[in-house]
Amino acid sequence: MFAEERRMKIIEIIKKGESVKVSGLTKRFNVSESTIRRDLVELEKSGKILRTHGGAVSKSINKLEDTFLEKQDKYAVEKDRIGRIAASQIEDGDTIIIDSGTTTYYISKYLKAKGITIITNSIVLTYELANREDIEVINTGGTVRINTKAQVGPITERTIKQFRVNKTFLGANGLSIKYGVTTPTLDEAVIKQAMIDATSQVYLLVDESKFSQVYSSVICSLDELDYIITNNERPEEEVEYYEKCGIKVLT
Amino acid sequence: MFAEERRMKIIEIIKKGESVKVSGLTKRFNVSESTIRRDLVELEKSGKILRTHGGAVSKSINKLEDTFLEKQDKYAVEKDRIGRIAASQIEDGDTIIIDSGTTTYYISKYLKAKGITIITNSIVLTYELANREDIEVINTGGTVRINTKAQVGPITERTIKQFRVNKTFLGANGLSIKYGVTTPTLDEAVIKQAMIDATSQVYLLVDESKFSQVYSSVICSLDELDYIITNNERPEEEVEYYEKCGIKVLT
DNA sequence: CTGACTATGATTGTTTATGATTGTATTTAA
DNA sequence: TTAAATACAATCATAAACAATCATAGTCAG
Repeated sequence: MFAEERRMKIIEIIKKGESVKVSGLTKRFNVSESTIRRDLVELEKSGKILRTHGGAVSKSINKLEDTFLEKQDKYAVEKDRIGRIAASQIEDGDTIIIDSGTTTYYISKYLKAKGITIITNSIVLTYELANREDIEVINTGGTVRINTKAQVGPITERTIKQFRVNKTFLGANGLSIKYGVTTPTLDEAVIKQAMIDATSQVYLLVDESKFSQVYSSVICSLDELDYIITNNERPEEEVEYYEKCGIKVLT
Repeated sequence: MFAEERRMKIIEIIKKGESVKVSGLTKRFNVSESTIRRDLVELEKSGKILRTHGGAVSKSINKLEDTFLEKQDKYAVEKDRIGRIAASQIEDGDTIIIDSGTTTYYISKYLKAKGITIITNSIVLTYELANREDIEVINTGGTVRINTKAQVGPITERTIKQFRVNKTFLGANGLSIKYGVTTPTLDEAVIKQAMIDATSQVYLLVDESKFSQVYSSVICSLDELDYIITNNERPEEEVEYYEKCGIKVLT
């Protein structure tokens, strides 16, 4: 591929409103960082892009970020932080499952690890990650639920059962000492169970509002959890109990 | 071979969206590098190509694999109209497959039929339809391709094979009398074939720019098509031929 | 035939694209 | 706030591609 071609393609990517990383581009085009930097310098000189530390973005319109989620969610800040912590647990080369839901969604903002494969049943997350050249995204498929944009049903379940992964990042509506992890709908509970079965380590992402809550469908008992990631306003007595059960609680 | 002839052929190659290398052309035409360079200098002078270090590319952006949004821009009006016609073919209670791609995407704007089920491998379409309470959306799942936001691979294929539907609305990059329906990537061709196998009626959605185009991977031959939906600027001679083959052409 | 003209090939010094390296700046995590 | 990690600019070396030039071999008009 010629330099001109490469630069055209870089522009294409950026014109879509996506940002690009130097590291991602080196992999994608299989050239050195120097070369990519020179490309970006050139493209910036001719006014086509705006360089940033680590890559480049479109000069015009800022992205369609700030989705509906972040504005109306009461615990957006907490979830953001939880997402960041969760992302920091992901290592290069991991194959992971990320559950649907608003909390888990925030992981995508902080994904840094290289060469990872993500399996998810979230349409929103898939849509978001579909632009990341450095991540392989596998969508489970399934029937789309209107409220949560999660995919559920037999297709989803069967796809998940095909995989064995390192880590699963799970969302839930309720976490209680007595009843474990729960959610309001059976469909989603079944899928979450399949996700747990497919993994070696289970991370549960819950903000403070989920503690001591119980919903009708049980996802799993506490002993299936390896980690709980939550925010600082966590209820200490409960947390102590969970840690006594052998669950590591990260904040 | 005369110089003029050689230059014509060089233009042809480049216009197809391919890049050419000086070294490649010397071999192909069995002439010296000097000669090829002189050709390229001439062609660039008359504005037909863009020289690069090592060869030349088309002046306009590489057409082989445009990105999603870019495709959306070109022929947007035509595609919108095509999408509306396609939507009008959908009846209450239908279960249909909608392929990924920019043209098929427009169907979503005009979906009126009640009680329909839509199976699709398009992340964008799924995302779009996820809010529609009156439509059941089943996403096929699969590995997400960055450029087209289509899902492909074995998961996608297997899911599609599970269904029998009334109608399939297919997109493609090339439609030609000689070679049938084609697209640039094998992965997507395989999925499209599965979609054809799962349906009783195949609708091909193509704007005028797709006529007489051929790409590397064959999706199907003409006799598998039941309908072609296109815009008004359709090439009449070709259309006549298709109708003679028993394909209904809607505009 | 001769001489001008053209397309081509061969030669050579120059330019370009690229990768590697190194010290500096910036960002991130503790 | 500080230390570590990451990204950066600047620079150099090299191989490939290039422009410029000259030489050769056809071609055609006179």
